[in-house]
Parts: sequence; structure tokens; C-alpha cells
Amino acid sequence: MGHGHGDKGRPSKKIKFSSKEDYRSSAADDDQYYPEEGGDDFQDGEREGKKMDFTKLELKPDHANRPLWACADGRIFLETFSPLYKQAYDFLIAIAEPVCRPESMHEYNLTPHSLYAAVSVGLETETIIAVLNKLSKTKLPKEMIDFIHASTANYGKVKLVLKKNRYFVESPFPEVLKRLLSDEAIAKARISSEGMQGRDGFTVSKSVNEIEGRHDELINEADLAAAAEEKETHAFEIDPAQVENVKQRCLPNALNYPMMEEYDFRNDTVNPDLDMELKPQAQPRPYQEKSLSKMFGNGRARSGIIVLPCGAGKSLVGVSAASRIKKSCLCLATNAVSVDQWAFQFKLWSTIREEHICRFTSDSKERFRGNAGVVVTTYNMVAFGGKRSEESEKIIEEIRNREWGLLLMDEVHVVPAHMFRKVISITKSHCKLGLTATLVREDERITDLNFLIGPKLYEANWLDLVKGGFIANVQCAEVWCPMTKEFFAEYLKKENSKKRQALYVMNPNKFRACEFLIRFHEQQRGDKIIVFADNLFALTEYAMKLRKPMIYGATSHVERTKILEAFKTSKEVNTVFLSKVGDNSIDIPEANVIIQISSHAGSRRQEAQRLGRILRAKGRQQDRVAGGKEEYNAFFYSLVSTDTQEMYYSTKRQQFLIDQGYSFKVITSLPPPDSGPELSYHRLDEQLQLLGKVLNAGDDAVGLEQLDEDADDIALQKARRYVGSMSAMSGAKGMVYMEYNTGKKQGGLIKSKPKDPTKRHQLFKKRFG
DNA sequence: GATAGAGGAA
DNA sequence: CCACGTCCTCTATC
Repeated sequence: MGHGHGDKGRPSKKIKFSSKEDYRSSAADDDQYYPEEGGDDFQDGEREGKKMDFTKLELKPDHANRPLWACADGRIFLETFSPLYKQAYDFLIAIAEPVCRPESMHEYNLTPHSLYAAVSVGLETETIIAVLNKLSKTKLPKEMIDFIHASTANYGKVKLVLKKNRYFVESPFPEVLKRLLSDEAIAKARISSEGMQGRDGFTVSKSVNEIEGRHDELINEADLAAAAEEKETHAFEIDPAQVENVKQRCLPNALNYPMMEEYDFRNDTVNPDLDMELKPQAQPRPYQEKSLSKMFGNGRARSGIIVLPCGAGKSLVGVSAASRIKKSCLCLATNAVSVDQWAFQFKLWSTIREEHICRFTSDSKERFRGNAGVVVTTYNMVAFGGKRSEESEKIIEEIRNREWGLLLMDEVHVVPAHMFRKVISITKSHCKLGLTATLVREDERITDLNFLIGPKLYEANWLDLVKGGFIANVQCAEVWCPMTKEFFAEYLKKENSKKRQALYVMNPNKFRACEFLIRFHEQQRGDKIIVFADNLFALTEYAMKLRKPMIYGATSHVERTKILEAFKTSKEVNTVFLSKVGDNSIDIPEANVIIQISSHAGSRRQEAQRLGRILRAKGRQQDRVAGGKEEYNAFFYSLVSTDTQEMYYSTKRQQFLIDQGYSFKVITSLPPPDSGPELSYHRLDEQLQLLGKVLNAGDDAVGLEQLDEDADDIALQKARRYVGSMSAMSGAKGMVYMEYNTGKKQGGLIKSKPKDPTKRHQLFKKRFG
């Protein structure tokens, strides 16, 4: 997955572009795909000195009608302007890994994983080769054909089966099982009880009479019924805790017997059925239908991952999958808000009865009645290692002991994390479906999903969904803000990257650009704006100065709801400031503009998730088609201080979106040169004051450590140190801010501890004094 | 290994 | 019964 990092066993011959002006999108990932002249390191594999050239490729006479270029090293290029684009795209997405999809030409990569995914969704080796050949402008390189054969030869030879809460590795070929057991890790994972050591020691299921070396406990009607169906199957049991390792060892880049995991749910008589249907008004869109067809292609449910951008309706896909399987389903989300949303989506799209769906979070411990149901909970709840309440303990026990028909994992890109991946071994499920918008991480662990869950079943192309009108058409822009002389001088003096960050984030020119954009979009276009700041110091500074509501980690639940409600309904509240709480799960369909003032280093995922916040913005029909040509209806601005570290990160962050085909427009003149005192920090002394505060705060570690202090008193004492300057020290865990935002009476903390208005921050004095 | 931030538990 | 501080665990990046 990802971009095919670390895939072994690719054909090693390299092809060199004869022309340098390929459609590379940025410098960031280049070495991987475009080895330089004389460069070596193309992945692993042995190398050949020879370089090839497209001019040597044998062009078919009617090449103009065919949309693909296929290279011996596994790369495939697709012309998007071809009349065959749609068919070719559907095919390529099934067999290869998309690397880069700009507007006119896409690059894909054949990898062992991608080919495995292809055969696992039902494509046959010969079909793959035949279709590729038909679509290709050139004769298929022999290396590619061999590679396809090698990568798909072992498909289906080994199965992982869950029976009665025990895991078995099954195969019709005992020699294959022996081959697997010659691997140390797999041998270790095997559970062989006494009496199992005869012959090969495999349990063999055949026709009813011949059961050899079979453990007594296994003999029962269900097993016999299952056995009768198969011709002859050999199997050995493995430790549930080792499933992850065993699957990993079987992958194409190791032993190359990838384990097939399919759930024959219609013939599962052991696990009780769940009464739920998709409601008739739940009409999946074409791409949702397509992703489901990849999952259910052969009447069984395959484990794997479906990648759809935010706002494209992932939850309908999840609910549809659960409704088809009709067995107990465990749905995992990243936080409690998301849990509520999923529970809501289940009730919205399916006929599931109220008593069959329950949420399990720290403050809502529901239990379903009957013997099957849907449980929605968080990764945290399932994987949590610490102490639990008695009630939680009980529920967790139930979750562990149950055999789940479907394990539905939202935001599946988080699963490779240490604790979160535990959910896979803690729970026993016949089928796993992972959903995500951004299958990227900055570490290398995204490929772990191949064995943790399964192959990528489907990935939508964002630009195609834009064209289809399913998601917003976003204009992306990188706004270059020069550092002011004074800020830059300080920046150059600092070694500490945190202090440097404080300086480039608080750059007055950036502030002015931000202020300008907010005014422009609020006043000229009547847009709804989200401003993202990862850094809490900057978040509070900006939000206070501009008098806009903000939400961050410490903002209480009630307060969040209040702010979001105001943002949705009030004409007065059109801008909201969010910390990285807003990266996931906060659903703000009204927003159509994002301004990013500080972010988490080079995180491509964060960039994409943030963009995702405005992809739902598509209600404004007047924006969609104007003058026959599509117009932008959403805007994504990334504010960057030039000549600083931020420039580097910004480029890195954009890579995912660029790979999806987005392009970033660079804007260098914001705010416009003629803007003056109507924007903040116009005068030098104001800027210097800000600088002083940033530096001062820097000495206190730039964080909001005053917020860790006990009460307002201490915060206020600190604030007094800055008397005369604009104090940053006004908040006690967001309470003061809440006071500002609600704009009425006093709430929460403030109720019990009224403040002397004269001690309040000057911004608030005006408002409340 | 450090850092900042989120968020769950009781 | 809820809302709120406190403790603690966890993630993602460098």
C-alpha cells in the first residue's frame, strides 16, 4: 500500500524517461520513482547497468487508440484524455497502486500487494495480462508478464479460517502447509495439542468418514457439514495472538502465500443472524456501489480496505456492508463523537432496531438485547490497557468472547499504531473492513495494513468525484507571507526549532494575510471559514485578536456543541478557529473555506484530512456551473512564512493532495499592498509588541503552560507581568474564551468563581465590562 | 527519545 | 446526575 515502499521482488530492470519533463509533481518523493542519471538505489532487488528508453519500446500500430504505457519495471502510465480512460482507470485501480494522478496523465505501479489485491477481488492472472495488453500502446514487456505470474501464482492456496473462536490455517495442499511451517514464526504460532503429531499432524477434513489426526473437540455437526463441502482440506491451528505475525509471514514480500480471508456469511449457521436491511432510500452512489462490489464480488465478504475521500459517504458503505452480512458487527471509531455519528448513521440508513445497536464509550455503556447486534465503540476502549470500571470490564469481556461477523474500522490509517493494532487480535472477526480517506502515514507502517486487515479493495479518484459533483471543487492556494524584518532577525538568531516555529507562525504578515482572507470571504462571498492552528499559542492569539470563537482539546463538550451550532445557524458567526481536534471527526458541513496558519510538520495526512473538512461543501448550485465552466466552491489556503522551515514542511505536506491531482496556486501578495491600518499589526510598534510577547512566551516554552496553573488567579498574576502589552494570559482552560463566545451571563467555572471584570483581558472588558 | 496535544477513566 | 479537574495513556511527528 502507500506508494509501494519496500515491495520486494519487483522486476529489476529500470526504464529511464528519455525526456526529463515528465509530470513529476514535486521534489519530495522523486528518488523513489525517478532514479537520477547514474543514480542507483531503485528500491532493493539487483540492478542492471542498462537503461531503457521509451523510444526502444515497440509501439503498436494503433497505439493512439490505446491509453496505457507499460514499463518493464512495473510502472504504468495512463492518459486521462483517452476515450478508454474510464475503463482503463477502473482496471488499473484494481491491479496497481496509484502513485500520482494529476490531470492529464496518471502514474501507477504494479506491486506484489496490488496484484494480490487484484486476484483477491476476483480477477484472474490471464485476464489481467490480456486486458493490460489490450490497453497498452506497446507490447507488454516480458518482465511485466513474468512478474504478474509470479505475484499471483499462489493466490487462494492458503486460507485463514475462524471456527468456534479458534483460528486455522487451511489449504488443500499439505505440502504448502509444510512449506509455511518451515518458517520459524509460523511454526512457533502453531498450536498443536497432544495426539496431533501423527504424520504431518494436520487436521484433514474430507468426506464424512475419513477424519485423520483430528482433534476430538473439533468433531461436531457444524464442522462435519463444513468439511463435507470441501474436497479435502488440511489445516493446523494457530494461536490467536499470533495471527498478525502469521499473516505477515505469508505476504507476497515474504513466503508469498498470502492468506485468503473470506467470510461465507450466508452459510454461517453458527453465528446468529441480525435483522437489518438497508432502507430503500439509501441509494449508494456508483462509486459506493463499486467499492461494495469489490468486497462482495463472489457472494462472500472479503476483508480489505476501501479508500474514499471525506464527504463521499464512507458511512453508507460501512452500513451497507453490515446490512449485507447481517451478523453481529463491531464498529470502531477514533473518538466518542465519531461513535455517536456512526450509531446515528446505522439508524439513518438501515432498519436496525433500536435495541440492537449500542454505543460503548466512557459515558455511554449500552448493551444490546438478543443474541446479535451492532456495537459502536472506539479503538481506545477496546485496546485500553489501564484500569477500567467494572461495567466496562464486563462489556469488554463480551466483545472479546463474541465472534463478530464484521469488524468495521473507521479511519483505518490509525490502526498501525502500537496500541490500536491490538484491536485486531483482541477481537475475533470473520471479515474486516477498513475505511479511510487518507491511506498515508509519515512512518512506514501503512503497509502493515496488508496483513492487519487485507488488501486495498477500492480507491476513489478525488478529481473524478469532483467532476461527478459528489464532492466540492476546491481551489488550493499556498500564500507566501514574507517575514517582517524584526521577526526574521529573531528567527535567524534562534536555534531552538520550537522558538523558530513560534516566530514564523506569529509572523505579523501572516496574521494580516489571515485577517484579510477572513474579511474577504466573510464579507465578499458570505462563506463559512475554518482556521486551523496546530499550535495552541498561535490559536489563542489569533482567535482573541480577531474575536472569533475557537475550539481546542480543553474546550468542553457543551462548549464545542454551542460554538458549532452558532457556526451552523448564526449569520454572525462565520469563522471558527480549530486546533488539531478538528482534523478528525468534527463534522462541519457548512464550512467551505479553510485557512491554515500552523500545522503538524510535514504530515500529509493532516493536510488531506483538513482539506476533507470542506469537501462536503457543494450545496451552492450557483457556484457549481457558471458560464458552462465549473467554478470553485471551496477554498483551501495554507499560510506560509517564506524563507523559513515552514516552506519545506509545506511542500511535504501537500504531496498527498498533489498525488490526488490537486494543484496549489501560489499567492505572494496577501494582504494586498495597499491594505493599511484596517488590518491588525499595521504599525511597527504593534508588531514589536507582538514580537516581545512571542519571545517572552517562548521563554515559557511557547506552550500554554499558564493554562496548567491552578486557577485564574495565577494566570492573572502572570498576566500582570505583561502589563501594558497585550496579554496572552487570559485563559483558564478556555473558560474565559467561553465567556466571550457565549456572550451571555456566565457559565461553568465562572459561575462559581466570578471574576473581577477589571482583571479581565482587555478584549473582554469591552464586551462584558 | 522528545515533544505537543487529544481524550478516556473514575 | 452532571460537570468539572486530575491523572494517565496514547498518537504522530521530528
